[in-house]
Amino acid sequence: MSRTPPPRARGQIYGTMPAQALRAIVTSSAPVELKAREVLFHAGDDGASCYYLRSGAAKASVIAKDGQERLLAVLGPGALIGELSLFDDRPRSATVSALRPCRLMHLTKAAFFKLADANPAIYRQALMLLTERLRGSNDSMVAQGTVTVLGRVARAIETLGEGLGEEDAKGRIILAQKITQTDIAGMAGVARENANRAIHELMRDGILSRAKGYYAIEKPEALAELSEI
Amino acid sequence: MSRTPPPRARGQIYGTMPAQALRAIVTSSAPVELKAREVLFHAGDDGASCYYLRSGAAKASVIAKDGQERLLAVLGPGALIGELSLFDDRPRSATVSALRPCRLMHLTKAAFFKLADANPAIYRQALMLLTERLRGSNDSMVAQGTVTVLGRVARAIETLGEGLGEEDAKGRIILAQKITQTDIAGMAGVARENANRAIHELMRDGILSRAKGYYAIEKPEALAELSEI
DNA sequence: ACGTAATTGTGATATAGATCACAATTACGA
DNA sequence: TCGTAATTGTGATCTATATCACAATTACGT
Repeated sequence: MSRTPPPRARGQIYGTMPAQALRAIVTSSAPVELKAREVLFHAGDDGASCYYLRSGAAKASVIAKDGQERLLAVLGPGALIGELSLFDDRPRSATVSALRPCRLMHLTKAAFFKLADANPAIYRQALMLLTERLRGSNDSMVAQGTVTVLGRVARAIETLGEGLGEEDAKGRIILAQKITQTDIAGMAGVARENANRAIHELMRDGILSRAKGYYAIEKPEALAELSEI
Repeated sequence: MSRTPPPRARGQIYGTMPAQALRAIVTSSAPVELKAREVLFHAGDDGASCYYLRSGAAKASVIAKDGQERLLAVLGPGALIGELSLFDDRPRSATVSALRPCRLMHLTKAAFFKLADANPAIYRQALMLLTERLRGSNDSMVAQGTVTVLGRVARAIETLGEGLGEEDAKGRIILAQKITQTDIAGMAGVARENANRAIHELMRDGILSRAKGYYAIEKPEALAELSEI
């Protein structure tokens, strides 16, 4: 009984997790549905549990004092959400809301640790997940201080591709959600107007394209080049 | 047989680790010494092992393409170093070098996982450690795009206090290493000249002081206030 | 299919912070 | 303790990017 896996979920727990452990996780968790724009949780909420995103798309963001929204990530199928509070009991550090209708599984802290104690592979997997995030986070921090607006926008789009891109026949990566320039600006940490100009530059150079509101990365390597630190 | 613990090691693995697990870790690891300015490892090196800093001080930094050095952290006694490569087998993402002579313990990947499989508390502790770093990292990222130079310098100094500060009788936090303005600028991601001006402002306001080359945080809460996001 | 709201596009200006160019200290090795 | 190197301090530019102020387009609910 083979089910189709979620499309291209990179950087996420799904995939390398041993099938048996994954099955155990799924059976210990409860389904949750979210309509578009609905909020899963707010920054500051407490909740010692996490979610596994089965389908749809969501974003994790924080609102700074001055009202500016910074996107920390755009999450596609296969993403694990809210796992930090699972490990340290602190409140949610970001707000997560659905970009599209989402189907999730909800896993409590108790259930997670019960499973993990029985199957240390889960611990190792979780460590790898956090490690990967931390590496990305460090890169972003260096990029922020080093790289120009164009580079940061390139990096943001690259990250979007990792979260919810679908690779087609010849190397293009299509962003399978309608992403707004405001969101891209929020990820890159730049003003929306400047994100707009950077996006135009990328399109002019044939690196990026947009059809019917969906962006596509035409030359992933060229994009990666631009965002190098 | 009570030994004096390292002074004030916050955000680090030491402290909450069960004594018995800690003892096991120490006996499985090999001592390493480092002279001031000596490099423990370079970004890009591979090495599936980590270090526990027993005494001294070190910094983790990456050099961007344009030659700018960004400091990711200044590490004091009790810090765990290089643990990311332990969990994902990828090369070192930063260069770590000694600010002062250091005494470290070296723990191989094999030894770590052997211990952790036998004692899941170690896994939990490691997850908490990474979680804490990730939270800090996310905060910094938001701060970077939101907060002014003064705030970012304040945040850098606050972080330094966490890594190698010693709290005295009435609330002051003394930075127990000679830290250069260039380092502070590297942490805050600002030009050294501007870090200088920000530091002056902090000193003028009585929030920070400097005696004999050592900075002291006079009003930790005022500093925290400034760096709020 | 129409009308309002949301998003996108683009010039003109303002400004925070980088960069430059040194002088003044301070640290420290011989 | 002397002398060179490293750090610190400070003004004067310069510039990348934010901000402002809209028009043009596109999306989408009813």
